[in-house]
Amino acid sequence: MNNKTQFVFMSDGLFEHLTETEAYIFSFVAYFACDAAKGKIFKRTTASLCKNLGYSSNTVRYAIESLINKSFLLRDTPPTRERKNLKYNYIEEVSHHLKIGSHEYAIKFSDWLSIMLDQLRKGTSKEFYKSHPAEISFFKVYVTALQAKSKTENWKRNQSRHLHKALALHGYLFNKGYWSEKHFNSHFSRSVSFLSAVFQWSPNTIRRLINTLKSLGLIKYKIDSRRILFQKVNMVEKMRHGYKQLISQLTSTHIKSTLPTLNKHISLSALQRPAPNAPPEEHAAFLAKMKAHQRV
DNA sequence: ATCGTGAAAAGCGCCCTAAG
DNA sequence: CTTAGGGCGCTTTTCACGAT
Repeated sequence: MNNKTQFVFMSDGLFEHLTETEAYIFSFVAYFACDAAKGKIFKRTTASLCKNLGYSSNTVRYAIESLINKSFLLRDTPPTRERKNLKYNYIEEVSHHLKIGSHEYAIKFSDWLSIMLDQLRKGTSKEFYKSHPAEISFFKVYVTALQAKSKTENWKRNQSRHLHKALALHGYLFNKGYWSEKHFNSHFSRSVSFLSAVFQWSPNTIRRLINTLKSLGLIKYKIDSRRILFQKVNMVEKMRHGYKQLISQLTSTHIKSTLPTLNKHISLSALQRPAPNAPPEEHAAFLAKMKAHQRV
């Protein structure tokens, strides 16, 4: 058994308020802080958050500050203790004492997470969900995949940034795919702009993420006019391979092979020297383009 | 060990053009 | 008209190093 966190619960509504880093930190903290049995408080160190979520310490510290500023979290002053044991006090001082803040959505998220976790422990009762329709639906985001297994693994810088997003999007897609297959016996489709609105990421980012997920073998999709028809969303098994580059083009491969030649013709013809009386910026841009062209 | 700082690297998003 | 996708500047994260 792995004692590290396998996944965190997120909701799509989270992204209306939080960046993806904040969403990871908040959902992890909320998992503990929503629970009455745990005193509705989160007590762990920065290092613990780093280890479980695959972030650097600076990132974690900054995200916590930001979450407090957004009233999603509240710093609870630890009770003053007698200094009998120096080591114990030291750990207590360094660990964060965080509670759910006063933000409306943070409270709602925490309350429903608590209800859902209770139901999970008791075993699912359909009657309960029928009488208490959940205002927030959660999806699992697998975070274990982002923990470095050994120090020999040399990840690109900022790779985790992209992969954290990819895993969050994957959790969403997996959840939607599961439900539409189970209850509607069909695949589901979403447009890039829809996903862009849900996660508050730019359309280009969504496209890059979808390509990353595809190259990792986590999803299979088809372009259906303006929507992406997700034919298969797989469980996360291997994320360690990473990716080679970001691609924002969603068209199928055989169309892609014909496009580059076409594009080159267009860019060549578009590469016209500006008129003699054109502003200097235009000339500079032209030269930059020429240079870029020669490099290829 | 943790925290702060600065620089480099990489991703992200704005803006623009092409294409439908 | 809307949408897809490329280029480039800006922002964010990570890494390295030093102090406490």
